[in-house]
Amino acid sequence: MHYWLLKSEPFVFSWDNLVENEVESWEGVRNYQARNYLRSMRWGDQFFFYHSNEGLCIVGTGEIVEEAFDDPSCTDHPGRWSTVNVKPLMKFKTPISLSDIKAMPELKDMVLVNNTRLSVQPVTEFEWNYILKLGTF
DNA sequence: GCCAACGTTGGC
DNA sequence: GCCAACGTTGGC
Repeated sequence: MHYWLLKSEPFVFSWDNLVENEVESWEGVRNYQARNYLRSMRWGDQFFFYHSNEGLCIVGTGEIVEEAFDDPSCTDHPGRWSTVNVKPLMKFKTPISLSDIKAMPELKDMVLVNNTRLSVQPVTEFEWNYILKLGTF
């Protein structure tokens, strides 16, 4: 099992939208590095849901329920971009903000801190457990 | 609203 | 294949 972090601007697609929809195709990723991470996701992998631009916090967790397939929102380059299906798992009791994360030396190597623009990123098992503990406290 | 970081495009 | 110009993301 691997862990991930998916970013979304809440005014475009929020945690509440994910809960409403139950299953969502994570479409629209147009960055090769992010796409490659999408393609390496496996059924049952889990991810943090992060609100970017507004909120700036991890608000919950979700799970990959369908491995990568062609992104239907890309019409001009068939086969170039991929998407996965995800579902919500658990809402954090305490959202973990970016400033919280930056304040913790244990989390200084997170991609979220060091590559702010990457919208799909891996999370280590240590980082996963650490943040999960804080978020569900 | 600004700007840094990063990615992409296109001329050479 | 390099690099300048441009566009986008996202934190502040």
